[in-house]
Amino acid sequence: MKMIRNESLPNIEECTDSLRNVIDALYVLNGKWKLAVILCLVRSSKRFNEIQHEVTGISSKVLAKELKDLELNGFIRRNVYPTTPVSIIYEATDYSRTLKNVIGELSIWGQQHREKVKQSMRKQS
Amino acid sequence: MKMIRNESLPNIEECTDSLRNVIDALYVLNGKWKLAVILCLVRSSKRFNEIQHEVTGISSKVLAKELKDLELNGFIRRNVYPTTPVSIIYEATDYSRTLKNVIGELSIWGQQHREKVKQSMRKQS
DNA sequence: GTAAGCGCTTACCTTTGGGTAAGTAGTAAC
DNA sequence: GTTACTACTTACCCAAAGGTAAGCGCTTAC
Repeated sequence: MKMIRNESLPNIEECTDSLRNVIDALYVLNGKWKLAVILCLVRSSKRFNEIQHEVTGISSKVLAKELKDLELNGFIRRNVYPTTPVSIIYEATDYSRTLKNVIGELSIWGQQHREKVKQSMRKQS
Repeated sequence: MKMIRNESLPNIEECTDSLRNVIDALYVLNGKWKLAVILCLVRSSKRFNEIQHEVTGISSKVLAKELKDLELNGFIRRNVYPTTPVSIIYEATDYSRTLKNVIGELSIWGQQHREKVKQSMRKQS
């Protein structure tokens, strides 16, 4: 029943291993805000309200959740400075920067994909 | 108030453009099953029930939805052959193969991330 | 002492994604 | 004519993600 075969492809075990890796990666990057927050902090360290102002549209509830999440995953650090009142400054770790290639490829592909979608919408109308 | 600055980074417009691209890309790859279905069809063209058998755990409802979605986005083609009864064969397009680099980077990073998570869990216990 | 800023938390609601189970139109085999 | 297969669709349910709005403990400014 399998009519077309592409023998140059990896075998099924390599495929499912790779799929697991990809799904793990997507799990971390997923959600409406995670990458925006990471990028915002990679650009410069910031305080809670500064982040909320720069990442337009995010609510404090969601931002607090994302920051906890990102800290747990090692993408950012929460620094508490003993000023009065304490200043809390969020900082991207070097680990955030390991996402560079992933984000690069996603950005290239995403741009190209949007072009393609635009063109096919023009054709249909 | 911005205490640490990294001047080698792109400016904010480039950043938000790139972010939009990345989010568009993630939107397409997102969900529990999309990539599994794409990879399954890239390996060889198949019929509905064959896909459902290979992608273990997917329900017919979700598979039907994903196939429609993937067809709309140009990743797969739905070929109807006028046998009696008609055979419907799903086939990955060349466009699915443009995901190669993206999936490659995601897989590399995802694997490395899982290693990291494992190690930090060992440390904590 | 009242208002305003900081860094959140809480309660409540809606939307979305996905799971289960059953059904359906068409065909073919027995 | 009953059963089974194919390619789905439909109805119903649940959990997670995210939005809205309000509040809270603390501090400083007026």
